[in-house]
Amino acid sequence: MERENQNSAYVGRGVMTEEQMETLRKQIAVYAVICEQLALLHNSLASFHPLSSETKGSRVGINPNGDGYFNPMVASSSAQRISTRNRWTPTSTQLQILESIYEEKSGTPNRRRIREIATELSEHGQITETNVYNWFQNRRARSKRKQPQTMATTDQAEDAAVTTDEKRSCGDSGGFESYEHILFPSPDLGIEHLLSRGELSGDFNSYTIADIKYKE
Amino acid sequence: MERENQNSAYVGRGVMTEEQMETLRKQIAVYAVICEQLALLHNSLASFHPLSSETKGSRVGINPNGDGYFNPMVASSSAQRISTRNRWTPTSTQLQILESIYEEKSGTPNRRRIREIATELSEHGQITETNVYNWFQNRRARSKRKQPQTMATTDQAEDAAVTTDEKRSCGDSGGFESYEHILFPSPDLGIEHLLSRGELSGDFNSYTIADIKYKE
DNA sequence: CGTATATGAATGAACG
DNA sequence: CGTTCATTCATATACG
Repeated sequence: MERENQNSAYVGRGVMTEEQMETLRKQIAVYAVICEQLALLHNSLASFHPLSSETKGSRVGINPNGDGYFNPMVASSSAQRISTRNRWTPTSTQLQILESIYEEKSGTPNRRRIREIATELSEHGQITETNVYNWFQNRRARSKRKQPQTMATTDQAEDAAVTTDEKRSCGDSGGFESYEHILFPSPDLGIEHLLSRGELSGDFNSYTIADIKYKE
Repeated sequence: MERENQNSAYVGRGVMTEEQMETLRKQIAVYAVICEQLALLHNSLASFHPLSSETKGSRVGINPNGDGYFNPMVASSSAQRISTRNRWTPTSTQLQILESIYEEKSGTPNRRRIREIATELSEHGQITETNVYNWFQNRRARSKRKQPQTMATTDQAEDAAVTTDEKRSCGDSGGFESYEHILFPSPDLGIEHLLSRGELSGDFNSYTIADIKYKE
């Protein structure tokens, strides 16, 4: 029952390769870190606020009229990893046509138009309507992201709006700045460097969770 | 230090018994729960709504003046985007439930139903009724877009657009019954993208915990 | 070879 | 409800 050298699909009932186990340990360690951070955060918050009941989701109302809710989500990041092994890539001919269509009509092609385009392009290679749709979506979105950056010379009018996303964190609910440096886990970020060290840096060097030692 | 004989990290060079693996998975699950609970706690305590300077929320469009934040891969600096990931992401448990509800009743859930669902799902992670509402809206809209997809001829019709349904179905890998009500992100922990992000020592490059290789 | 960038795709949320 | 936007993930490819 030597372990398989490959981590291909499922080696066998109840065994893990060394690497897999390592991954598991790291994941546990990550959770440990997150928990710790959250605990710290909670403590610091709790010491300032009388614990009031939540009532966050009760009022909201599905009705799409003004409900400015924000939904901080810290939980799992659902992974999506469909095998994109057949990722469509436009042929050069297709790309030319797409570009020219994009040029001539900056508007978004509607559904029929998409269909037409797809039909047309299908003569130059595999393509689906979805591909066309995505292409236009991306094309538009990305040209929009790039434009204001380069030509923003004259109308700098409103770039105060930058970091819409950072400002959010400055919400300052009563003012304690210690909030800032608590690396609160949107688990995407901030944990990464912990892992990338191959060790759980510094403070978190040895976790004993239950009966397994997570050190390295 | 005290490596119990059976749980020690390196019993037989890289293999674990099924029992050991089970233990690990349970531990991870427990941590996941704790994290989520703490996150909820945090959210309720720190429920701040910083939309003081915005009228309508996030639709305003970030103005990418300096940098709008772009490539997640290179985000290595200390600038942590702690704050809320504004966008809700269903946990896999939630997703399963949603899907099953969607299956059984293709009609539009009325408001009462939405509320029930939201309540139910809130036990598996943060969620609002609006999230549920949106989810159903999107689910229906997109499944409808998928259907009239008369692909480019009868060739290779199965393509990207088709997989929308199966790909997320991530069947539970069996395992802990007593934990199945926990939000634990299924076989794959959802942080595997952390592990495969290149910064790691190459051993952890592309596989997930469930030992399923997703790429080919 | 390893990293950086470009880009197809997925999806929550918002708009009309 | 249908459509669109914004953001993010994953991968292919370019680059050094």
